[in-house]
Amino acid sequence: MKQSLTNASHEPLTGATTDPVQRVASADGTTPGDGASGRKVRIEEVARLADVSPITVSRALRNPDMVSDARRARILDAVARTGYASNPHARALKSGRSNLVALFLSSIASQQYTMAAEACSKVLEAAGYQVVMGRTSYSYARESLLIPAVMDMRPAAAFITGVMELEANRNFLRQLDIPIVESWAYAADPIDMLVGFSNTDGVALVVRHMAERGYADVGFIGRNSGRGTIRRQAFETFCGQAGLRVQGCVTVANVHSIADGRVALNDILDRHPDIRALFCANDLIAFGAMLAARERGLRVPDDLAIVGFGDSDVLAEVPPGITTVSVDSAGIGRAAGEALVLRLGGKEPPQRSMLFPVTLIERGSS
Amino acid sequence: MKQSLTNASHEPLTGATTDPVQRVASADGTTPGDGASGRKVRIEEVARLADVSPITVSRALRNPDMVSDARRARILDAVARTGYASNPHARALKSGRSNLVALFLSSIASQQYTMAAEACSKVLEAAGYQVVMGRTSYSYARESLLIPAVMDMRPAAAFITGVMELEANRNFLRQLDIPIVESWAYAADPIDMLVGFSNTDGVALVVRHMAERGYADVGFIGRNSGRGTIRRQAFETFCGQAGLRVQGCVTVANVHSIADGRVALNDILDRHPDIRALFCANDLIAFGAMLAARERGLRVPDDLAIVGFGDSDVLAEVPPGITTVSVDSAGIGRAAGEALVLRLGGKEPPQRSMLFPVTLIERGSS
DNA sequence: TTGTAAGCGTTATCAG
DNA sequence: CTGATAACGCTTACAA
Repeated sequence: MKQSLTNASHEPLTGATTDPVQRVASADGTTPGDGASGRKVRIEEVARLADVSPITVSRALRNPDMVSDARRARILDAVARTGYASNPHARALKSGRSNLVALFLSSIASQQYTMAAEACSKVLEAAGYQVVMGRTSYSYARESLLIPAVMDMRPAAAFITGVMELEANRNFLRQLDIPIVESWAYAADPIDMLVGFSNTDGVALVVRHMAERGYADVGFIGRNSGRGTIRRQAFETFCGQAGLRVQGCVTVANVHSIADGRVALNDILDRHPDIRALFCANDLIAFGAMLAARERGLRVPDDLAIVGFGDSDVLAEVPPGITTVSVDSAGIGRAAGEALVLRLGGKEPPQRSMLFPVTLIERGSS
Repeated sequence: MKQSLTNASHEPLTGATTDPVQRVASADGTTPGDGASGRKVRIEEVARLADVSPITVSRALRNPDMVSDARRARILDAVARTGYASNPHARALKSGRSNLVALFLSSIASQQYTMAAEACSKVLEAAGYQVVMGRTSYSYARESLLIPAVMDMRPAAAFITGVMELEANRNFLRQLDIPIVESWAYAADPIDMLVGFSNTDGVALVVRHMAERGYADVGFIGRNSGRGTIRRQAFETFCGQAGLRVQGCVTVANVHSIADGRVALNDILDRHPDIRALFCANDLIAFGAMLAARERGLRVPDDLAIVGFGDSDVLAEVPPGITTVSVDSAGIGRAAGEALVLRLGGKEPPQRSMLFPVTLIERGSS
């Protein structure tokens, strides 16, 4: 498709700092109409227009069933004409509950969480909720500060990418008695709901794969907390059962970059040169480990096999590919959003605890 | 560092779905104290405890200067003892302004925006603001729906990753009269503030680089709207000036994956087989193009040079590296956050329009 | 510097 | 099914 060069808004390029930002006169199809005209319409004005009392307008909007068809029609018409939108703060103040949904992310820089968050937001926004973000930064201290701050907003529900680990925070959230989804792990007693997968099952797949491929001397790189701990323990247990020798595990504080993986690989191989297969906290770490291994003159997978976790969609397409445990992040987010919306609508989701399957994707690194 | 295997909370692994989620009894250093005890404290209770009127408590918290030192001390003590936090909705209802800051992202799946958003959030949260997210999904229709919805929350300020392109939405935002930062481009008349960089300058660097390397027949892959248009126009203009022949440009709807880049490369080379150097909308596209070029038997950069835009930190570390225009995304986000916080505090930032430098990073792909 | 009174815009409650 | 009334918790305006 040859690009047409017609260009209405072309400004002269000075060669310096003039970017001709494209402006668009009107939306393609969507015209906000009066809604976009700064002035704030109050419920009373709508009521006058529809010749009813304010409370009836409120009911027509919140509990349509409580209002007769005729009036409801008049009211909705008046709402449309005025572009009325109720003041969420007044609503929250009176009802004690807002249209906000809290989204707790360890970091918005992590692919997996971000995909889940995006999918979850999509569902929530479609149902008329707004998303408030909280970045816990993988820190308990920060988590404990953040939770009250966000919860002061009286969110109607919350989605947590992960499992809340501090007992105090769990109790705090439980007391709020709002729909809450924890995720990304299996927990026997979630605060409220759970949309997760079994890290343990994932690790089992990895160990079985390593055993099938005939790797006997193995190692692990991961965080020393939360899911990192779960995975390491599971790894050691399953390796024991399968007769694989865990030569060594190294702990890294950060698992967010290829560089972290490079450092960790050199660390673990310096200590445990016999390792022939390596299980890494995630694909970024695994990829960094692979690069560093090659730099040490090792062939991957011939001299060292590497397996990741989480199936990063970017790295999936970079040859030779990292063998990894695949988890449907977007699916988790979507399911979480749907469960929350159901509960917020007074309905009950099919189950309060959902486990997504994990699968092993074999690629070139093992 | 050999991982110690001591493990208090180790549960037996069934081999199925039991993840021993690590629980932590108390925060490391931070104990929210009464704050975490469900009950909501009202300003009146604090006032009683400090033996002042509610309004004085309010002032001690909002305008400390208006309250005498002695009383302020008593009040702050009472606040600490009760764990009081003012109800943000009541505050917003009365004052007409919340402690929310709206964050408009085209997509939270884009590395660059996400980094800026994270850096911006960090600054805002440190100053006591909460972030509400809006995902515009690169769609005008969605943008027009989203903006009123988010603005109904009476955010105190807004950060837009990009420049608002629809005139109607610009006007709407302008009328709100709150601090707003647009970003990621140069605009002569920002709605309020701008923290950007010159896309045009970035493209100039690319063209100069291509000319220096002796590539005469070039092509472009990008989106056909917004910054995509800016870059294509700049590319064509500068190529004209430098004597490079633009053999062809192709437009892609999505620029979010390596796969999109693969498709685009095959498309453009099928149409314009003479192209020797290619400028791509971003590094993901560039990387996909590189992979596809190799699959066609072309050597990169010998047969085809490839340049990206935006400096993805993941791909930066994947050999041979993509030559790219580097932009300090986190810096932009941080600067945006700081400008907003200053304005929200009644101060004026050094400048309302800031331009970050762009630099070319030469790597193996060209 | 401090307090009093009133009201932000909505919805819960209760009466009709 | 509909409406009057009060109240959600705080802060602006004004008075002391």
